[in-house]
Amino acid sequence: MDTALDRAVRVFRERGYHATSIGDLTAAMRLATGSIYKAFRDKHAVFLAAFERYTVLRQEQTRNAASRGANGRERIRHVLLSYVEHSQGSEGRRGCLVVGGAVELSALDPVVGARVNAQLKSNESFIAGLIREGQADGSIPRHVDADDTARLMICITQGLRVLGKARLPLDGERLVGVAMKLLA
Amino acid sequence: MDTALDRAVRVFRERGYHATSIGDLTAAMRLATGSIYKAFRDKHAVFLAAFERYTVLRQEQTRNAASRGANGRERIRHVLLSYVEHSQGSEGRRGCLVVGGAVELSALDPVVGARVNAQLKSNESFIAGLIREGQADGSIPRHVDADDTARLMICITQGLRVLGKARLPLDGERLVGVAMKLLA
DNA sequence: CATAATAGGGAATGATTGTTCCCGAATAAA
DNA sequence: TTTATTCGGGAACAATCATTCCCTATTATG
Repeated sequence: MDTALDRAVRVFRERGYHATSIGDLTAAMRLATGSIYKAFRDKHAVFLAAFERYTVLRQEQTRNAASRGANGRERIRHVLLSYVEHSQGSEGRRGCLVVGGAVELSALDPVVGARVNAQLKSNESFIAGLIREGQADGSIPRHVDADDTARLMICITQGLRVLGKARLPLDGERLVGVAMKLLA
Repeated sequence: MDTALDRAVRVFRERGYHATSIGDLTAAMRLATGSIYKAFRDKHAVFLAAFERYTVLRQEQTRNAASRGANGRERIRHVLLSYVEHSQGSEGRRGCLVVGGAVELSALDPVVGARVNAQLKSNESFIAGLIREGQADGSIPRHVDADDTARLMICITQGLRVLGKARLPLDGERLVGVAMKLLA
């Protein structure tokens, strides 16, 4: 089932919610129409499950990236680099369910809206935590406002996914190099 | 006709492309089905026209915002502030056709993809130009890389629109205050 | 004044959508 | 072995979609 859900994630990332038909889902998930409706109430429920699975996976990847840094500052650097990596090339063109959900559904779908909002806030507080860690270990100056800077960094990460979808080439080292000024 | 197109812009911004039916367009544009198809080849053409009108209008607003600054640095500050303003509240929830087009269509629709890409590049080079103006008038240090910084600022602006759609409250003064560090 | 041309409105159409229903095979229970 | 039960598959369904067609005013033309 998780493997079928992974395939659903892929289709929703590529095509978005509305452009993905049940036919697309049956083809991608290798399940017949009836089987999908036996496992999920409707298309919306499939998306919600795919969304949840996607965010779990992404959170794991982001935390892994953070763990590669020796101090708070370096952890943030690796998180940002990881975001650029995932926003680039074919992976980037595949898109992100969080920004997809935000842009396509958030306004008219309160359920998805709430999940998107929660996910963004979770990411934001994770970064704010890393900033505070950096201030504790001395790698980030005390005068940096953790909350405001974290929110701006979330802007950057979500913006990266938009640029990635639009096929703008992204140079990780250079972009992150500039972004790290926010921790000065 | 421009007034009808303005109304189409509004619907596409709120609902996105796929979730907007011809019925939605007839209601919003105050035109019957036949009249729409007499003015445009198909729904895709309506979107393209709305997209073009939207970008023209937005570019104007952005340039107006820039003109309120006395030097390069201040012009960028006003541009960013204007972006936060437009990404906030009900206007922000209405969304942006550029990020909408990028996220919903860019991958599978080469025509929209090209226009989105062009628009992003245009915005980017506008900001890069402002940075160079700032370096010429002394308000921005020479060591700032105009292209890399401009690209990161485009990330921020597009990210702001995503957060705005997701109803994250945005404090203009604080966010832009942090972002201005990129020009240090 | 009569007539051609145009523009807008809306019903009809065919394709596609999401969803339901029912069938057949495989497994578990008796 | 026979009988329930579960599970996946796909045809059938109603609704909705984008699009076309035709009709009716209104304006321009002769």
